[in-house]
Amino acid sequence: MSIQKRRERERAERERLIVAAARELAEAEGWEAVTTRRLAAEIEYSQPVLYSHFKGKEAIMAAVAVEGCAELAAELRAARTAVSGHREALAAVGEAYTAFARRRPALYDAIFTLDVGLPFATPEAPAELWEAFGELSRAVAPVAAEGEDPALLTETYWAALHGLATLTRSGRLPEEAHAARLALLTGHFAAGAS
Amino acid sequence: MSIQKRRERERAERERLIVAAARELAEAEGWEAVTTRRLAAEIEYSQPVLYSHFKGKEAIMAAVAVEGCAELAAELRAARTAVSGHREALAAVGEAYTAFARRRPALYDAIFTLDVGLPFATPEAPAELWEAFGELSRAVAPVAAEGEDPALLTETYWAALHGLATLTRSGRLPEEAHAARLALLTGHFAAGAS
DNA sequence: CAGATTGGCTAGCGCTGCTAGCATCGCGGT
DNA sequence: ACCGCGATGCTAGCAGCGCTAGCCAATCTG
Repeated sequence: MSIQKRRERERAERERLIVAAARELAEAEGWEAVTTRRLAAEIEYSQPVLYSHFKGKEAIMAAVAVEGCAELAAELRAARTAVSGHREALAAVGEAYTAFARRRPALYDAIFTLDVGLPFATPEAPAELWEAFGELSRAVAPVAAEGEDPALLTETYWAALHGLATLTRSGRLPEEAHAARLALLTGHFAAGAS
Repeated sequence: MSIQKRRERERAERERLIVAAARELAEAEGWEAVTTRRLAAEIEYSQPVLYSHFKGKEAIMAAVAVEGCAELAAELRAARTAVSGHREALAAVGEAYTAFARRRPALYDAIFTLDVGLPFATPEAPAELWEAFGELSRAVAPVAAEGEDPALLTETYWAALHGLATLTRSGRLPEEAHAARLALLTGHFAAGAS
């Protein structure tokens, strides 16, 4: 029996290895450099082994995305709880969000840009994703005006941050004015709050 | 002499054909269906002919993007000039922008999402792009508050629209509440305007 | 100890963007 | 009028992609 247990352990360890290798490669050279061949070489197994763990490349990327999501949630929480005041919290979360997108572009893309078949906005979405959205929500809800749906306002603020992050990173918005744009955004969203 | 002229004409016509075929294919089946082989078959020439007109697939996509940009600019202008009042114009432009993204996803992606080597936010950016941004600007600037940089505010509003458009289209935001989110956004940006 | 089952491998399929090298066609000079 | 030459578009192929069929060995089971 313990032999089977060991096997399972080794198998789980190898799966962890695959995800870690995919993440490292993506963060170092971008997702276009992450091929199943390179990934297989990295973990020192043959290509088909990957397919005994994941349905395909997309599933591997989705696993990396979920991992990154947990980190994003943690960073948002840290930013939010480090300041006091609703406006300050909103600004801090916005700053943390765009900083994450800038510092971990591969993770960010896996979560929010690329199509990896990850369910969103449904109960089947991974808990890490809900947690990250919850952190955004805890920063946005307090600045919601009378009669505004906090969830909708969170979605809107999130979308705005996403737009800033992606357009800036792709070079479509000049990098140097990022802070100023973020300030404008948070200012307009926290217009009537303390 | 007129033979060379005819040749040039035919060549220009063929180039137009390539871009048109790429656009049609992309709009009908998405960019992943646009391969150089299918494109060549569509224009009834061999593959290498494409490379005598464009440096590569990216350049073809960029040409489609510029074309789409002109249409986006026209639609934004139409939306803006069809209503009166600054708030109304801002809302109309926002609606037109997200509608364009939804109705012409392939064009939108070529312009704003995919990396096709198109210069942005520099003098080398194509005139069509500047024109589209100018239309946004004409809608945003009138609602800028005292001391706010209209250009920066335009960029921020644009980024927010881009976020809404991309997240909604990729299924990360539920479609049905799009109008409500757009209303929240424009409301917050036009807070102090007439 | 023989037979069944599992697990990882090699090899290969059909596709991608792109290019080298070869024909053929038509212009310009003698 | 004809011949050489440059331009033009073709066939064929390269290297790499995601993914899978089928084999072979090692392990578990009766």
